Amino acid sequence: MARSDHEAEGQRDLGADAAVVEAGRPRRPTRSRRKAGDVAGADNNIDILDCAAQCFMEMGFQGTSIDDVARRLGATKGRIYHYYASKTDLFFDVHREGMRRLNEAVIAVMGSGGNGRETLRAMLEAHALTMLQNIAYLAVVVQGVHMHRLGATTLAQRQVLDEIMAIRRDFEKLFSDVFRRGQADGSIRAENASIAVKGMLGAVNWTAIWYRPRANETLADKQKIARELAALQVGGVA
Amino acid sequence: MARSDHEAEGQRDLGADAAVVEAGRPRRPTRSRRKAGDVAGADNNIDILDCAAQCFMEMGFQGTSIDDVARRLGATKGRIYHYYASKTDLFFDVHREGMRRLNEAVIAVMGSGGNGRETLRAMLEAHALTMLQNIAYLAVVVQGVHMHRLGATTLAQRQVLDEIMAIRRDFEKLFSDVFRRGQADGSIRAENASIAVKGMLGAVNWTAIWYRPRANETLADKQKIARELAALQVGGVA
DNA sequence: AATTAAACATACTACTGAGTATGTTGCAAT
DNA sequence: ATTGCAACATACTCAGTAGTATGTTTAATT
Repeated sequence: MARSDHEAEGQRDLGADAAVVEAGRPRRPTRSRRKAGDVAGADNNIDILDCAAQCFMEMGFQGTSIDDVARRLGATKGRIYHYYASKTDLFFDVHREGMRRLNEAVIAVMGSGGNGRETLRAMLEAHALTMLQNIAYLAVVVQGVHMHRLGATTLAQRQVLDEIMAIRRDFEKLFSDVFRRGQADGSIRAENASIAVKGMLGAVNWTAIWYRPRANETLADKQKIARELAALQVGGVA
Repeated sequence: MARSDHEAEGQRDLGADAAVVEAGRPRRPTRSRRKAGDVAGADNNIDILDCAAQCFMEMGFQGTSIDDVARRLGATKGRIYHYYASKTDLFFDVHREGMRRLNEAVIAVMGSGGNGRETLRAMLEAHALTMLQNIAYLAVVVQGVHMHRLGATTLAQRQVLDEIMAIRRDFEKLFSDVFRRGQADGSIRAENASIAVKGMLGAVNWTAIWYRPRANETLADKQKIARELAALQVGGVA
């Protein structure tokens, strides 16, 4: 799937996702052209995604017009519709990119040993930190969760939607699996895994609502918030 | 504005699917005509609020058209615009009603004695239960939180928005005050009250995203979920 | 040097949806 | 019995917006 540009010098994303439905992709996946002064490796699409994420976060899906995104880009509709077949496809791609970053961050800390409880804590911390560092993308993800209907009229869009929901289910399963591992090794006493996981993820996801980066906020500040949130969810307040 | 706030009794239905639709011809329901001596503004248009809440929950603010709400009502725009000056005002009133029910439920359990931690737990449980019982209204509240811009163009709308945000601030303060009381009486060890409260409220508020009442769900079922959520937020999983 | 296609911009269409203007009906007080 | 008005319904306007059709520029290829 994805923008099949093969020129991904950028260490970022691309291609990693399972190839699924093709919806609203660039028509001809040849190499992107660069103007004379362009910095090599810059993915043009990431600019569109960034601006779209920002707009969607601030004004919601329906509240954002393609012209809004284009204005923020310093461009016009033509540019956006050159890469995305529809507004819905653009939204989906932001959502998918957000989920990709979340998955990446959480999976990265899952193999660090430790019992179920400690692994769960590390996963929550990674989740939280990723939220704080990608607040626009993840705010879009949060929005999209209960927008299962949006305007998914076409078949292709519905397939993309199914794909996204599957990713979300798998993501939640990462946590509930580790939770049960903690129950098995005795490090977790709580019983109802489903409710507990939904609660913990809610506490972390809620940062999409209240958190806005302050000026001069350092990485250490974000890490502190993430660590506290994760610790409280595992250990409680008492 | 031009709205009064005392719509009396709180225990309406639980946001279950509005069976108001009743496909038929322009029906003439019991037209409650105002009798002499009635206070102007004591409107019983709770049906409008219910349908609006349901629509806003399912399709979002921008995604919901006034005609959508009217259709669900089994009426036309005329009826809605007879009571509300604009779509934004309607949204605000749903939001305000949701916050009113939340406040009522939480304050009701605050005087039951007990140390800070136990009071906090009871407040969280009451909060959660109210969410589950009024999921449509509270889903709108959750939506509205980060929609500070919406389309608040008029001065009156901005004032209502300020009022709502003040209510939200006061609501959060209820929790952080009790949290600090718990720190003082030794029943709460966690340090950062701000982060902790935001996390706990997030866990509870997140029910607006995932929770949808199943068929035949009893009050006891909801109470069980609420109790578990509250207990986990206070005591953790370990 | 000419050709080609990607990467946009510009100009337009068609439609949706918020809000309004105006009609209609029934109850209640006169 | 007539009148006044609340409580709607009906029929419009018009601004905003998703999507399209087409023009323009630039860089790589031949």
